[in-house]
Amino acid sequence: MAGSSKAEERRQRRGERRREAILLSAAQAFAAKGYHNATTREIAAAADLAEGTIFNYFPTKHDLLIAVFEQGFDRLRETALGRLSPALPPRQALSEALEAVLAFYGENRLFIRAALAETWTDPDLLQTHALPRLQQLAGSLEAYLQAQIAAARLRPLDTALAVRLVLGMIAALVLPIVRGVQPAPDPEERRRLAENVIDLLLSGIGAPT
Amino acid sequence: MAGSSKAEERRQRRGERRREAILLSAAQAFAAKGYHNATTREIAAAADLAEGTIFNYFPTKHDLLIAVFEQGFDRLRETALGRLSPALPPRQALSEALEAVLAFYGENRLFIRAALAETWTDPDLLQTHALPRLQQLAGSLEAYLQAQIAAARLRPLDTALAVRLVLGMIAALVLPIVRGVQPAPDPEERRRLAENVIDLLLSGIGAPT
Amino acid sequence: MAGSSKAEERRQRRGERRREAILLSAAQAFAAKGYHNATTREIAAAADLAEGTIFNYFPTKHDLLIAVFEQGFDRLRETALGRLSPALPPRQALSEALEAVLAFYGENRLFIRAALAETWTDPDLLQTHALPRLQQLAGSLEAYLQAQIAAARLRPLDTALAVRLVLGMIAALVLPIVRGVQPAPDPEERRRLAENVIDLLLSGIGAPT
Amino acid sequence: MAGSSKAEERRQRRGERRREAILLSAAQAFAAKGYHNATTREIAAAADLAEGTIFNYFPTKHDLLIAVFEQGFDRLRETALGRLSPALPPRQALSEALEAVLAFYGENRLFIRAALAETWTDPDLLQTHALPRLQQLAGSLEAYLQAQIAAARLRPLDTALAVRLVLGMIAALVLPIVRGVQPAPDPEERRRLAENVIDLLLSGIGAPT
DNA sequence: AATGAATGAGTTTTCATTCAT
DNA sequence: AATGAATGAAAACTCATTCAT
Repeated sequence: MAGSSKAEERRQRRGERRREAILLSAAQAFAAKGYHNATTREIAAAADLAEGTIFNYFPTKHDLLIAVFEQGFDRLRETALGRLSPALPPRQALSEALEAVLAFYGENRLFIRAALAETWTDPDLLQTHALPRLQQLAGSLEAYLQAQIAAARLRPLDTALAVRLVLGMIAALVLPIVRGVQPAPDPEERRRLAENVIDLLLSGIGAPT
Repeated sequence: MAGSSKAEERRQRRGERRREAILLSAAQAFAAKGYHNATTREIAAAADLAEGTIFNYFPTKHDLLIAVFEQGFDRLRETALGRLSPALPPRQALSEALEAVLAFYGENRLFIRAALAETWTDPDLLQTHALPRLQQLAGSLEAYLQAQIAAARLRPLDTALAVRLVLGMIAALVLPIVRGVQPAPDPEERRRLAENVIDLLLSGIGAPT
Repeated sequence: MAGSSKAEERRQRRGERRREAILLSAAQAFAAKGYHNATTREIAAAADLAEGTIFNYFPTKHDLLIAVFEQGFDRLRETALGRLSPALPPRQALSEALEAVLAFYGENRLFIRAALAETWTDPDLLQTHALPRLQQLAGSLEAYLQAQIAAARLRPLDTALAVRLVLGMIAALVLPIVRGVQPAPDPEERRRLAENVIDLLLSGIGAPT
Repeated sequence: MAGSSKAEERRQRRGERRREAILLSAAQAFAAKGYHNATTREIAAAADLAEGTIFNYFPTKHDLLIAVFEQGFDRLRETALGRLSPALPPRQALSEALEAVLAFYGENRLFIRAALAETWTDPDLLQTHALPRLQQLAGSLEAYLQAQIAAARLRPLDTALAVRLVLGMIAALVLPIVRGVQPAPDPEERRRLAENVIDLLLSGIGAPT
């Protein structure tokens, strides 16, 4: 064991690197042309590998999709929830978290777009991979809202519904960027956007009575 | 020519009916398995027609997709905008419109889902068919908001941003239903849901100062 | 019988006219795009008829081809052989016949081209329709040559071979025109061409000893 | 890279052999049934390969046709022009060249026939592949004639026209063989045929004055 | 006799996956 | 472990022909 450990390690690291390279090529290809129109040949070529090699790392093209999806979503979650510190006033915490999410999407457009597209049509991806992760995210956000309500920093409300609406608002901001319909905002604009959105969310659009 | 009008008419009506049948079968197939996984053979079989017959009505499979999309979206627009009467107080008007939209989605799940799915990957569908329609919808909604602000029934705000957020909120309510993750709400529930959402939208989630 | 004869005749004449119209459209379509790429739909449209009507006149598309072929070839034979009067000196008779053939091909390019193209691939067309007609033509030409040899107006030679070479020479003149590679010559040019060719044929290209 | 040269080479050779096998199967199929009636499935089966494999070597069926054509024509040109040595007296040189061409056609019937057939209907094949090659051939032949005229071994004449007639005569000899209407002549017959034809060409069919 | 919608067999081409080297 | 040629199932689309009207 110890004898071959160094070569073993090196080989393993190389394997990791290849896996990452394949994943990246796949995400780019999926994002650029959709899962169905992206061919394994292209992905292999982009990763500078032979076509067959891919299947040493991922048993099927669909597994490749799932791996792309998981990587993308997990990165998102870390980004978003990491910023939602309960100590800060909600306006500030939410605003910062939203800003981070906007930045994240700008950078990971490709992953996200590829993952979302397939979630629409692939029931397995939806049920097994997307929904559980989405519910976990929603759960964390709801817990945050409840804590803030308990601390009287938000008014009492249907937190489950509020979480959904917040997620919808985020989607409305982010999808045009992901889809390439709008350019990603620069940092300055991002901050302004986040603050305005959180203001509307906290105060509503109605006239003060 | 005018002489054969009765037989002509009958034939034309039969053509219309067939077209509708094909459109419905296609929407079902697209919704169930996605555009790419739905085969023209299945669609034809579901419409109880020979494979080639479809192509007498729609020159390509893609044209079928576009037709499904247009039908779905155009129905939606009529439903949504028809209810947004500027005379009513915003709370009531918005609430009713939202309710109508919710009802609509419950009924037209298939078309909507099929249409949305492909919009993710098909650039032509997005640019040529989806975006113009979406912008028109957004424009109508923004005009409504501006009118209400002018009438001091809503507070002054960035209407473009507000429209986007509202659309996002609607999406968040509606997508789980369209995607089959949540059951369509019954009328009672629909009304409650719409009122709560509009309340959050108008008053915000923040604590009253 | 006599009672319906007038209407009968009229109907028959209309039938003839239709048949001709279909034949013409077919020849044009075959010539323009080849037999396989020409569709019955196009042919029908060009003849201003419904698709099905064609099949009341010609049982299959292939029969249409054969009819086009026969018409074209038979016209050619009349043209060519009509001019080959044995009384004239060969130089003049051959020259006039060749001139007539050139004129004929210029005018009937479409028919000819369509017919020739299919003869290459369709064994039935070749065996049943093309070869017999070609042999008949060759036979007439050979008889002419033999008569002229007997009259000592041509030198004794292998008439079968000579016929073949003459036909080949004609083909070499005519095919580029038929195929659209060269423009059809005007009458003046036609006469000059015919005379030159016949001169070469009669005197050979070799230097006089 | 250079290290794997042996396996690499072997693979490459196998690739070459397969390409040839496919080309041969295709020529046979095209010759037997015409381009349109020959299916890629048949061609693959005849080459003992799976249907898809063909497309690893030729991107489309049409490319296969072009390859068949080029191979056929290029072989022909080498054969024909190689024999036309200007030093020999024309009677002998032309006779030998014609004999070689006749032999060639007997052996390469399939390729030639397949190539010619499509030239009738495929404008691209005609313009891009057939005409340039044909003109090159005609050019070489015309240069030969002019040289012989300058040397007073042929009488002064319209060389362009003569070339066309010669090519037509060759075609008349060769096509029946290619098309399978006549059997290929044996060597003895071939020589006799060539000599007779060249005799007629040089001396003409007219009676000596 | 004319119509034209319906038919469905048949075609080329793609591409995930396998496997001998 | 990497390669890439071979595989063959499947898919969209065409079009001669039929037949109810």
